[in-house]
Amino acid sequence: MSGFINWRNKLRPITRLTRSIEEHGLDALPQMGGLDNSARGKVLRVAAYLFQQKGYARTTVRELATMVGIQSGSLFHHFKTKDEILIAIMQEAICFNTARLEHDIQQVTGTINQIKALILAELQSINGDSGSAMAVLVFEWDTLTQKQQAPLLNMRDNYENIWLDVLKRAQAEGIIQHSPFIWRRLIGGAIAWTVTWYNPKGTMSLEQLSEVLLQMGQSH
Amino acid sequence: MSGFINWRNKLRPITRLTRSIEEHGLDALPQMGGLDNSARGKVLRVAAYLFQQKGYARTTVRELATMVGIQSGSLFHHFKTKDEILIAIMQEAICFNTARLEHDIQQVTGTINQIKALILAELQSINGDSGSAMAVLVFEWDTLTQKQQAPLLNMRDNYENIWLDVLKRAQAEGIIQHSPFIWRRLIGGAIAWTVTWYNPKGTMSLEQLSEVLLQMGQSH
DNA sequence: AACCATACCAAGCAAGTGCTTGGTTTGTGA
DNA sequence: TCACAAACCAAGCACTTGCTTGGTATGGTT
Repeated sequence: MSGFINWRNKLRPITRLTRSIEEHGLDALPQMGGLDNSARGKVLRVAAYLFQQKGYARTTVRELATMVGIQSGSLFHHFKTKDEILIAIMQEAICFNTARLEHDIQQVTGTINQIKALILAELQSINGDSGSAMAVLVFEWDTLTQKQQAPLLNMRDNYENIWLDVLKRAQAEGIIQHSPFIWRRLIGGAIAWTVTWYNPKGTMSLEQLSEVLLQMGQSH
Repeated sequence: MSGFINWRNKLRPITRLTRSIEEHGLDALPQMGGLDNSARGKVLRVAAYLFQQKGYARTTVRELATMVGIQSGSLFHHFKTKDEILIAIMQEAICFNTARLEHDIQQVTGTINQIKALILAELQSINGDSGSAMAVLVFEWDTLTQKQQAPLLNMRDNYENIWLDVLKRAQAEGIIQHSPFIWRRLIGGAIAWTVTWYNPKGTMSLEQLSEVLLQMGQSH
């Protein structure tokens, strides 16, 4: 069962996180566009980190506040509820990575090159700086109610349409064999799953990985 | 970002689950080997269902007990802790699906056919009767402590070795191009991800899907 | 200097959590 | 028929949860 792949062999913190963000080092936290060093940005970055490491439900507002360096009650000056923090992280993740996708695809010409650019961009979203926010977006999606999901779904369609436009062209040109919809789901799954096993510090680069994925996706 | 694929458009229960297992219908619950109609089996099947739908942390023992049809305290006559229920589900999922994999692979000859059998078996594990238990195994893995994970990891290696034996042979025969390890991770990710989008009642069968995946994996 | 909105703290409330406890029912074998 | 263990109930304990409340610094503007 592919489930077995999802054994993220990261250490689960056994004791409570009581150190501040400074002691952890800011580098370990996601660096995205809207997340500056304001109180709000700081909270979101720490929250993305914690929500990924421990899950949303198991992360307490006290823990989050401690790591930011404020009192738990002070969080609710910046955000109305805990849910709102989660939603804000997801919004940032979508916006940031949609922008990246749009930018990267305009840097190259030719359908195949564009597909490769899309694959690489998505690999970087998931395994790079915005990785923890992306993981939160993916793995905590069901935490939101339908009403909360709705606006994010619109942004998602936006993102997916960038993919589908290129893939429809690829199919017309005979580059890919199957339906763009199915193709996207399968390759997207393979990409998303890298978060459970890929080691950015290992010998294989994301460029190499994107090359393998590209070959898998091509017609034959 | 592939994250977007993981939008499981399943309804999240808004009100608490207060109906019993009978009203829900047993068919909606996973049917695996060790899960008979004993109290223990009943608890595990309902728990697998709830843990998948709402997540482990957001499922309360009261809710679980109500749906089984007993008092919350009575759960702890059968299981020492809530964790123990989760672990039992995961064990059942691994055992059941390892057995299925071993069985299915012996029914066919030839490396390619065996790969296809492996792919199909894993698709069925995830999208069939044992689907919710598999989803729990995958998505709640980080809930366990390292000590709790250890015995399950052994069973996992068992399972993965069945895959790798075939894939090594496939590489020697030139059927697959890349390292069996990487191949397995990518294809396994694509398979695992189907849980987020594949509709068993739709027009595409799992056999058809396994055919697409097989073609993606083959050398060219 | 006076003002004021923003940011924060210290304390705690109401609701819910996993789990325990002491006692009652139920099924089974002698 | 009676003993006994397994299965279950009713109640609640100890603790944690998200969030609120009333008050205090802080930093910029006039």
